[in-house]
Amino acid sequence: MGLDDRKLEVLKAIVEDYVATEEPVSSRALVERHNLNVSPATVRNDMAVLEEEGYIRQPHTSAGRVPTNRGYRLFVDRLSRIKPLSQAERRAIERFLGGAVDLDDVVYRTVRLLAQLTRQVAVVQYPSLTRSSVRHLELVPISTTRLMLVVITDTGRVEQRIVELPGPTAGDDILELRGKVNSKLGGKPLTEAAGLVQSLVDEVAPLLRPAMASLASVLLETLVERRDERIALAGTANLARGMGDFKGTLRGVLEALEEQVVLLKLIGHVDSDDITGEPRVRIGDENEIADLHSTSVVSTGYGPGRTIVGGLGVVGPTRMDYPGTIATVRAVARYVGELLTHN
Amino acid sequence: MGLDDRKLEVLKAIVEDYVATEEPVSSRALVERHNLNVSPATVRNDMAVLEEEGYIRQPHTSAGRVPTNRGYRLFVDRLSRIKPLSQAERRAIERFLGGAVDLDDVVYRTVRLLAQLTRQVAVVQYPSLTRSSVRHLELVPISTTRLMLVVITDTGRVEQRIVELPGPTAGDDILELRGKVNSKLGGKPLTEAAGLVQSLVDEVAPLLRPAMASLASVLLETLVERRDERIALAGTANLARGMGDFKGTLRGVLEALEEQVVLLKLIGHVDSDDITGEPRVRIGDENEIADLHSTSVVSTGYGPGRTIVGGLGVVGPTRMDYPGTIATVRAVARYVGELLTHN
DNA sequence: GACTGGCACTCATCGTGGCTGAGTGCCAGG
DNA sequence: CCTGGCACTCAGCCACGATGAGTGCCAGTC
Repeated sequence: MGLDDRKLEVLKAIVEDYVATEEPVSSRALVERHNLNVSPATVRNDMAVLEEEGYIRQPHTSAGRVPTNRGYRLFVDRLSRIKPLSQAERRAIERFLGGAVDLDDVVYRTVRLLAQLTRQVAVVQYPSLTRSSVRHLELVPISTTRLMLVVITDTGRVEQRIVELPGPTAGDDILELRGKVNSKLGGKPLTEAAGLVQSLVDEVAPLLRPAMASLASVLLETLVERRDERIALAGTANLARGMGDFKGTLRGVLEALEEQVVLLKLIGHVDSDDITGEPRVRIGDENEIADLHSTSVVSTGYGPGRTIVGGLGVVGPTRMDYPGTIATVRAVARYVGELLTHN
Repeated sequence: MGLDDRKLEVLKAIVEDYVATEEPVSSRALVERHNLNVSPATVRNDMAVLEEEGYIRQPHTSAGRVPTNRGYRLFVDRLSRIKPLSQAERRAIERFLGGAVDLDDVVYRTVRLLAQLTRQVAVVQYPSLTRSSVRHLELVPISTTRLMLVVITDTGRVEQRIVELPGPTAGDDILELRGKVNSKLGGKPLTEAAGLVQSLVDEVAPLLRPAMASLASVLLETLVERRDERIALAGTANLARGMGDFKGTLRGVLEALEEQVVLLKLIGHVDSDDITGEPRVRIGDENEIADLHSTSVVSTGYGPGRTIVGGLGVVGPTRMDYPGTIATVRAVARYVGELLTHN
């Protein structure tokens, strides 16, 4: 039960070595690479205790030790410090993300960058509509009975929908509708705006009500619908590298990563329990998705200022460089947040 | 040299059986499954000739035969007919794609559908900006010195950019700019519109020229830039299934599939040599991308009417069901084209 | 009491050798 | 030109033993 300092030191060394070499680590290798100032035999005794407590295990007799999920957990919680990125790395992030021209580009660059820096699979959720507010609504006539509704949010996101009008409607009338919806909904958070849509119909001239009703129903759908919570993915090629061991699992992991819903559950930061602002780490089966039980997930929320409009993170083998990955995820999320603020 | 009918028949049978069983096919298995009315020995003689000509090969002595790329090529060109989809399949396509609410959704659904129907990796290029024309331009003030430019094309695509104005500009002036650009560029193909941007500056009141100049430069960039040729991908999990043989290659294939540029080269239908309207099939190393030499690509262009605004297709092992895949790709492309026409 | 050297033990890995069966190539005969 | 028969090749499988990495335990030392 009592894990003295040296035993913790041993666990830490095991995790670090295993992550680096991808091979079970032996007592001798440990004392050689880390200066523990004790003999292999002593380390073996410590290992026996650690194994008893469930922090490490042997793949088979006469093999070295490998950390268990529980071991990684202890390592992440108490044995490692997040190592801040070097100045050079920070600059690289800024340079790469700074060149983005629009929101899609920001997301695309972010996900590529994350995948490259962590050498794992990166996942980025597009800024959620529901967290942001309406900047502007635009109505574009397509024909006399159809128009295109464009919703622009303050995170720079744009949604468009076709509206079928009940009858021919003049340009002036459309201008009137346009003014009305903008004055009523402009600047409002989407959730609030959705509530106001209902009242729009009663506030226009009777003749315009049928048209406004059609518009309102499409508008409501656009504001409320969560389907548009899109996800960007990159770095799946890294799976083929890292997961050399569980060949069988690869298929399942790829499948899980293709399901938007699954990914949203994974990195969509809807939770309020991460008030710390630090990335959240889920190791192996701490994760809810069965297909990803052989992986770990490091994720965090991002957004302008203190608000959170989306999530991002990486998925990799449980055997990953946690301190490095956490640092990278955190840094990237912060920088994306800044980008969204200034835009 | 002379490949009589039966030899072709044998090749056809070999391809079909190999695709179905994923195992080298033997002379005996052939005569059992197809009623060739000859003995295995005869088939063996034919096989020897086919091998000499390079259409099939033996993985090793005392194994059955496997088609070579050249064999697949002959099969695709002369031995197979594209089998039309069943009515039920057609309806399934319509039902699934018909539910799309906007352009992003069309692309997303298409790529998922293709992956599912062919059980391979599906690739869909977003409708290219450069092939379509301007439906409407919208200017949305953000502050007195910034506005958001929104370009809406007739394929339903929307691009937005931030424009920094040289100085504070009144709302009326912005309306004027808006009217000007729309009357000048509305309805024009993007390529043509780009040419007209230059002249815009001279056609507004002198006071507005600096503002129009800023707007024009961003507009030009938006119209010309090809960066926005985006790609959607789905079904990578199918790779893990199909490529059981070349485990090593998987990594490379995944990497290639992550490079937008590579994918564009692959399925971007800029070529004019496919006037036939039929899907194009590239088998193994007929393909330019080295990482994909162990795969085949079936691709085609799509668009409203006869015009082509993008490409779509699938990537799979050379050992694939060509007739079925070609039929599916063709049918999906046609239906997407129809969707774009009516929208 | 904590650490260490030594030793016996376990077991994955690797190479060898023999066996089996699938599938072919070839030849002689119809 | 086709067919039955036969010899030949070779991947796949299994059993076997040798090797060596790594451990667990114990008796001895500081």
